[in-house]
Amino acid sequence: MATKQRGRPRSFDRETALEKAMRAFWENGYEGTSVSELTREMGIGAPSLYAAFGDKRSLFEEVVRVYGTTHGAGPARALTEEPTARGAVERLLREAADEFTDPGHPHGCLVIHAATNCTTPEVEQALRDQRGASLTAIEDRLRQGMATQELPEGTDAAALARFVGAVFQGMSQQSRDGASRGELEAIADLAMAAWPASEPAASGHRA
Amino acid sequence: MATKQRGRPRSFDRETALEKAMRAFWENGYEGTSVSELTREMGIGAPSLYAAFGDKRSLFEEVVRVYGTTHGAGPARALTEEPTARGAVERLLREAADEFTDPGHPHGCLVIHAATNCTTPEVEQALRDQRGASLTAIEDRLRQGMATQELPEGTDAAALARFVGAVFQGMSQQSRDGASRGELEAIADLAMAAWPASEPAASGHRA
DNA sequence: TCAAATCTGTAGCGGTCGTTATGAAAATGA
DNA sequence: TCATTTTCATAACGACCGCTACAGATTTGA
Repeated sequence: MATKQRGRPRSFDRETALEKAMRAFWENGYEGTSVSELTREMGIGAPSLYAAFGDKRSLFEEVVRVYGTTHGAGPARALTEEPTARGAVERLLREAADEFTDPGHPHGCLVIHAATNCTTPEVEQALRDQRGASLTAIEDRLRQGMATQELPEGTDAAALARFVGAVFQGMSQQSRDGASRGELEAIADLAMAAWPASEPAASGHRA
Repeated sequence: MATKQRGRPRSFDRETALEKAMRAFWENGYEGTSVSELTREMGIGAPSLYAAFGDKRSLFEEVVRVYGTTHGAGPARALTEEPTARGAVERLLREAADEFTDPGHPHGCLVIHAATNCTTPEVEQALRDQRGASLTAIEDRLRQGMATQELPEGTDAAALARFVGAVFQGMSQQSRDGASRGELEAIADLAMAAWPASEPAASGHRA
């Protein structure tokens, strides 16, 4: 195996083309990006696109998958790598401020924006599911923080996770509306002010 | 004047049709709603639509205008009617939790969602401008609160306004993703926890 | 040297988009 | 009664949508 394949070789680099497709979808969304725009950006003809990636929807799904392991991988890393739940969330939000305003690529989060107002319900639902999974990941990390007594017993992990998710999504939207990195960082800082107070002590004075 | 007009009378109620158009745009966005969907929902033929509303874009602009004075009027009311800045923002967010999940109409905020991934830049920009104006309105109300000493001198009104806006937008997104009214209220409550502490006293003890 | 296999460019498929021409229908004014 | 005015329903316009048939180009294996 791994011998040279038989026919005429592909004249473009598949990964590079996929990256170009990601930029296009990221910038203009799934339905806002036509196949002719894709072929123009990717520098290939339509038949080559269909041969290499299936159809438009398969290409988008592959783009989303790659996004999740590259530009979109920050949150998962923050949640697993940081020693405390608070540190994880703070890093998640501050890295988002950075990532969302990176001039090297479209602003905001592809998973949040690329399938809104989408006439193809399956595509819209796929990204919705992914957003739901992210919320669950945050919530799980918070529960972990409760288990280690980092967070107060009474903490509503689901609600706090939703709050973090809402701030994250709001930051993404604002980055698309032109907010700067510093402005997003200020949002992140304010959000952290809502973090549950670690009870003054474990005892029960102060009635 | 006000005499009967000359030709064949219109066979539909303009306001009712406009309301139907609003629902459609609200649900599926500007480009996600085709003219044929509009005519179906509004119960009129295409020529009637064009005679009564101009073209699709004019219809959308009129929809946005009406939305701003009806379903979208809550925030402005909260900001002007409440006696304190804190009360205004709290009401703004809690009313949003209610409004965004009202089963009587599409979820979330039309101004936030209806023109994302829009191939017509002017339409996208128009709603972007409207969001910017909302941010400014919040910021103005916060500055007013600073002028009356309700808010600490050092408060960053612009940053706090952006934070409130981000939470608002995040709540809108989450309502579209299926979050319940109670879940959104929890987000609002957590956001209010980030409110600047009113300094313990105006004096300078506790160095 | 040639058949088989695979990719590429052109050109076009049926379908939907936003929009409008056309003529019948329904009102008023004379 | 009949011309005038406005709206309505049908049907179609050109442009673009996602997608593909086709034929030529370019490779490998025999």
